[in-house]
Amino acid sequence: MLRIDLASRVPVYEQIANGLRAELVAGRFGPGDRLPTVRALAIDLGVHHNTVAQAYRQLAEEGWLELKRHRGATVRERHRPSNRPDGPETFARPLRELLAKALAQGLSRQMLIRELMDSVHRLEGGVL
Amino acid sequence: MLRIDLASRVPVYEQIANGLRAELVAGRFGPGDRLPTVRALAIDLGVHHNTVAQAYRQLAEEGWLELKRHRGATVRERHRPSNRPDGPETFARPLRELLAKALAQGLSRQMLIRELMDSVHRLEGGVL
DNA sequence: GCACTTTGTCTGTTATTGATATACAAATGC
DNA sequence: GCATTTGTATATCAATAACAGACAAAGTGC
Repeated sequence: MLRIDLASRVPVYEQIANGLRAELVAGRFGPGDRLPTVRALAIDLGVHHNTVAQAYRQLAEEGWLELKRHRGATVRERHRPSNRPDGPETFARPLRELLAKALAQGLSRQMLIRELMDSVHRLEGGVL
Repeated sequence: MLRIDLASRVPVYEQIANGLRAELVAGRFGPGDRLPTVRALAIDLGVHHNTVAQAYRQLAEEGWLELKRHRGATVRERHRPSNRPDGPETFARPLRELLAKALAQGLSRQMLIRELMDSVHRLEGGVL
């Protein structure tokens, strides 16, 4: 299901949140669906349950999940886009830096173009 | 020149390294060019010079810069791609998570597609 | 209804690390 | 030669990520 990289410098709880958010955006979970309990997912990932709980809390703050004490985490009806009107800087710059890093690592332009076009097609299809 | 976001959770020294790397990949600096001294750039950015030094050291390790004690940082002749044969996972996954985050923030698919296509064109033009 | 389990939360504790302060050594410029 | 410039090395402080362990309350089976 999810892959956690303990060596990465992005914190584990955020890796979990990012991964789940990606699946939520992709529509893999519908409203009302239950996510695994914090402990179950924690065991599955090999981390502490508090780490998972922090990820769930973050997603709940973003409006993706409804957290009730013993009912687990249920996916919310609909996610209204956050109200901060972030400009293109929030996306354009990280993208360019990501590309620079990839090029610096020796990945070919061709491969990067292919990946970018893949994403474009997914976006056009409304899948992601 | 560079913009540093102190509120960001990605460390400042890495923001500096990322920004400079992006400019290096873009070819804005030619071989032999001198980068500003650590202190000058530090003052410009409002951070400690050790923070800038750390960024320079990282870029030097990657082969972009030549660091000599009192000669400042000079751009190297050519950057040979790092020898680790990282798969597509190093690019595809971060890209998808970046897109998911952008969508979650309410950025339109249209804008994202535009940005992606921009990058594709830049890549095709060999500019970036 | 009552024990027992399940589940998310709360309160520390520890280790890592990002950023700074400060001193240092060596090269440069006059 | 001497003051200045420049990158580096060491120490310190603060923030925080991850974990440990206990807790309260809702569910579950009888």
